[in-house]
Amino acid sequence: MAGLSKKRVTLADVARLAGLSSAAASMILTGRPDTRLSAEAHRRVHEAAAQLGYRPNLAAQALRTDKTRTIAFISDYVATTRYANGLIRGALAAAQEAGHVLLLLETGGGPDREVQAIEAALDRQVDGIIFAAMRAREIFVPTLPAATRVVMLNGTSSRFPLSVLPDELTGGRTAVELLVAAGHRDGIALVGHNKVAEQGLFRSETVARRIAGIHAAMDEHGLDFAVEESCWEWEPQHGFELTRKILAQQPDVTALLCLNDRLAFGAYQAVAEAGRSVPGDISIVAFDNDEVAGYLRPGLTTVALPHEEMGRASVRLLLSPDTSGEHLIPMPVIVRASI
Amino acid sequence: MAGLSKKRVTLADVARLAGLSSAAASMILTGRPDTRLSAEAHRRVHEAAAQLGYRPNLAAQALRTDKTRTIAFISDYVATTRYANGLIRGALAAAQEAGHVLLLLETGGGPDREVQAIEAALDRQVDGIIFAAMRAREIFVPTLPAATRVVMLNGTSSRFPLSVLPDELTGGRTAVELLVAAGHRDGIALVGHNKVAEQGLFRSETVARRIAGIHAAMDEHGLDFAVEESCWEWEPQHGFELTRKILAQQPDVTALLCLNDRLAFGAYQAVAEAGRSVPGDISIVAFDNDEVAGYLRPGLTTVALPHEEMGRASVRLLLSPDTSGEHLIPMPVIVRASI
DNA sequence: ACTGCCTGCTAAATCCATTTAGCAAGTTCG
DNA sequence: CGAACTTGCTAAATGGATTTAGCAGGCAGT
Repeated sequence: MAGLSKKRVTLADVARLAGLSSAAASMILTGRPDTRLSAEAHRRVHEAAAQLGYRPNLAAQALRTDKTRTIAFISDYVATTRYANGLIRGALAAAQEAGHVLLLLETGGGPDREVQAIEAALDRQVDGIIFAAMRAREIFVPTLPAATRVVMLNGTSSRFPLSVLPDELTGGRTAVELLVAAGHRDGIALVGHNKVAEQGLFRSETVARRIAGIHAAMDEHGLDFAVEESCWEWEPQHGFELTRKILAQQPDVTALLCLNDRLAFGAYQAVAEAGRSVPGDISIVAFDNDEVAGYLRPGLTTVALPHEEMGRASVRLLLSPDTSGEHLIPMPVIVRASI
Repeated sequence: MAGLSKKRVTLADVARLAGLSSAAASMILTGRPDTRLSAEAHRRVHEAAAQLGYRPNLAAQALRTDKTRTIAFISDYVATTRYANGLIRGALAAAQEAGHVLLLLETGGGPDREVQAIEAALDRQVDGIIFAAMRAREIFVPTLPAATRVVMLNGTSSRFPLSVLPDELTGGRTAVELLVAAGHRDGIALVGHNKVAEQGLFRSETVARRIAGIHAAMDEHGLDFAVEESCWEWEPQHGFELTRKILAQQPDVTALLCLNDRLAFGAYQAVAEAGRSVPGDISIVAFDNDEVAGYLRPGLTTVALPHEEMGRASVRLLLSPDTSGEHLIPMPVIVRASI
């Protein structure tokens, strides 16, 4: 319709059509407040821009202003953990709402690739960087321009005080409360962690808080676990083995508190194998709200990791003026049928 | 160590330190072939660049050359389907290998957001666009600059002949071959699709091919399904119901060919409920290699969707000089223990 | 009539890398 | 010796938007 020529429409074109200088056009289109340009000029420029379908050249804009409306999302693993998924989706949605865009980078956890990713991001003059850690740890960051905004997502860093984390402490409590509310008191087994075996040894900051929350709630109710079984990996297979052992050795166990859904998945299999039923004989609660949690029969009641909310929060935080603070996102309970 | 000043190092700085013009520095650093600059000049420029830690300003570069080493990955849904995960990971890896970076955009399937996403990508002068469709369909694309490279990932479009798809036809065959090789002939049930009920109605191009492959292989062996049960959604719950029905009505069924892993997941539960065992009484094969496939006991043998490979291929294709063609990625068999 | 102050706008500098046109010195050839 | 190249390099234009400095005209005040 409008400009049939193949060339890009530039600000100069708009200005020409409006009969003004490009300086005027720029000021008007960027909506500067203190300008002294006439209402008539505003009208003409906007009209010309619309007519030509003008879209500013972001490269030129970035060159001049150092702003790109682009946020780098640097994670150590994307698909390895299903966790990243929700984080990304939330971040994507929030970015879109704010008229920004997400540059996705993956480091695989290696410090060299971390440096590469950061440099790639900085080269593109991103407005900020979100570091999404699948396991909380210190990340090595080469000297960043002091102005670069950084948010730690699902992890913390002494260098960057702005972070978004799940509220695991409360989440841990919640799981216990669920069981207690259902009448469980002495027959609760903890699957995945053992206070003694793992003393002082935490796989990650967030899991540490989850466990702390669990113990705090147990203490408050004056309860102790009937058993605590630990393992290093939290996959279905381990949940299966641990639960089999628990059921064999402690026949009076009536509830399993599994530290994640995949352990619970294995637990279901072991409970079925032992000829017992969920939740008739054994109640199960877990954490994360993994995809599998909904597939199990009966559905697994679980304390969810609010990935999507966390992703959203990280972008919003990045774009906010805040400069420090640990933002805890509540972990919602997904009630199904396993208690 | 080097430049302690807070300002960015520019090409001019490098040139100055090397005692040459920035034109010379540019030619040398971009590795132009036909230049007549001396070996000594090359040495000095490289040395200066290294010493200052020079990194070209990509915004300036983009402005001049219209290349950003950035690829837009536009998908309709990211996290809704677990499929996107592998696609993204593969694309990310391939992009990284090629020194490119991925701009992630999501449209949620709406044409308006599709336009928005494309414009956001074009504004950033991406070198190309990958459209990842979770279900194959025509996408609406506003006029793109003719030069923009586009690859369709997991979908096709009449407008863009360059596409990457799983080789579902062969994949479908493979699943049948697996069962036949294990001695199954007459007791095979197809779970998820019914030739008659869904005649001409295909949920997506790729699934259509999967089914075509299955029927082709059955025909070749002169076999027919004992039953075909269909349903519109392929979730565990449906697999459970369909399988329960099949086992009740056709006691001589010895093998289930499930159109995806989640159906198979439900099938396992129904088989267990019926007091039969996998693979002792019933063999099961499925498709996709979903995460759950490995969690099941016994492990589910499945014909995998090569998501990661597809993601890689899409980026490589985008950066290749090819201009058209449907690239089929083989679907590998993941042999576990369900046959 | 002259200084001073708005008002409404523009020229030109700037951000930084790339690329074209072309200069100066040296070499080759007739 | 002069014309014709070659070699090794540089000045300046370019891409497109933003921003600073400042111009011209109108008006008020004295």
